[in-house]
Amino acid sequence: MMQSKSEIIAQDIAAKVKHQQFKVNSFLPSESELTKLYGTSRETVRKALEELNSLGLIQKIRGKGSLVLNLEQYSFPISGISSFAELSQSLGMDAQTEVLTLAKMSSLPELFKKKFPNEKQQKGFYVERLRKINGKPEILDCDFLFTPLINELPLSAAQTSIYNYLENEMGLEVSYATKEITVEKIDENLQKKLNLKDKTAVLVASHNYLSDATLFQLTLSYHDPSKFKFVDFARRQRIKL
Amino acid sequence: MMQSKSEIIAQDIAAKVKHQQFKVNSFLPSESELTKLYGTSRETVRKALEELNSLGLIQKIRGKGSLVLNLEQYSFPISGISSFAELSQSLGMDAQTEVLTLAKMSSLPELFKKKFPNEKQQKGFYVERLRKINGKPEILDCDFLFTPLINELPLSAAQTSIYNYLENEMGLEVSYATKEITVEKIDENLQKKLNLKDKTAVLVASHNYLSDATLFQLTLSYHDPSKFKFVDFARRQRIKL
DNA sequence: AAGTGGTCTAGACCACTTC
DNA sequence: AAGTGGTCTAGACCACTTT
Repeated sequence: MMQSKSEIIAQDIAAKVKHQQFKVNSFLPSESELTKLYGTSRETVRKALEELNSLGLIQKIRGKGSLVLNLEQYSFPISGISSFAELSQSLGMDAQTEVLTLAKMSSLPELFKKKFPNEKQQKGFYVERLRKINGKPEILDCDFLFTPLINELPLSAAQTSIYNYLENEMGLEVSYATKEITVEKIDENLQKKLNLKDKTAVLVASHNYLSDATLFQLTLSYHDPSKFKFVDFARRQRIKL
Repeated sequence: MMQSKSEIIAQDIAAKVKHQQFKVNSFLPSESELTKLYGTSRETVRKALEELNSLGLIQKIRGKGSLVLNLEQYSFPISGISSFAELSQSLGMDAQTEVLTLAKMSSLPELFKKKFPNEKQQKGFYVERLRKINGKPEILDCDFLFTPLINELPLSAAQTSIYNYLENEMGLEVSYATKEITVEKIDENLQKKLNLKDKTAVLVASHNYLSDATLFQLTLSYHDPSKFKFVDFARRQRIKL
């Protein structure tokens, strides 16, 4: 995985913030100092800072400098586009995955047709996985991965990390996703699987795309409402859409 | 409000996509063509495209061009950082706001202390507003705005748009927010106000900041779960935090 | 080979903050 | 006046896609 200079700089600054070499509520070295430090042009340093700015790690203040913000830790279950494996690792959680289903299908299952009425009939892999935190079921992930783009899906990939398999084994480049969070009524079957008191769950429905804008995966993620927490960092929009 | 060249270009391209002068699923003119079209340097055009890319309006594909994506319309109630007034206008909704409370407080109300235990005692304005869509109550917004930064808050501002008042009347620059979405148990009082069947609501809790990183507002937004929908566009992260 | 986007550079000028 | 970030430029070289 080739990284650009600006990504290396951004990564390095993020690491130094994490290890408190650069402290929260203080200013980073100025752009001209960073330019000397990393031996690059100012625009390259600025690109790195812009990346960190958009992530909410710093706030750039004109005439003063780049202030390090107290970025709240990623909260489970989702923020941005990350796999369960990545999140549970970065949060240092006691997490297990139980694969309930892994099957090749000749068309989109009913569950997906209902939630994604615009998607056409397609072949693919259906994966159903129960995520447990501290031994207690918390999330049911239902994935549909399209064939022939994804032609094989070993059980080991479903047990550990599908994203890792796609990116590192198959060389696919996961790029972006659209997500929709709603509160839904669920049936008894799902209620039992998640061990819920009520027939209500938080649903996170996603379309997932590769860097060439190919839709490769649909996801329905059912969460225990009492455990669900979504944390977001948002900047005020200047462009009207 | 001064806009940079790159913002003007981004805004212009977004408008042309909206009016189907640039069509979804087709490519924008190449960067060199846009450079000629807008009479700027390539880096300036690229900055505009990068902005649109991060918003999910286009997908840049190396060697091919910038593909216009089918961006789902902003769904109510929140995406990014926008005011209720802005959202209801851009979505063309039949929305009303009823101001239930507007009071100057000498300290943070209990409700906020409970949800934001890290915030210190502070003076400010407490605003409670009921949002109705098609005449039906859907959201209860509870805001706390800090004094002395915000020293006056006319009722008319609370009835229309507090953000508009802060930005255009007071000259403050709203910059970013951290948001947390959870599902909460609510009391009978709140249940009545929102006319809910169950004692459950979706809570969106926000810290809102100015461009100089000053915290100016805390918000607790209670939503009818059956109406709640949060739509998010997310790009895969390259920087590990 | 030609066209596309991706990265990087060195320099310029501006606006804001601080002294 | 000096230091900070904000914007823009003209040019270079690279990697990928298409013909």
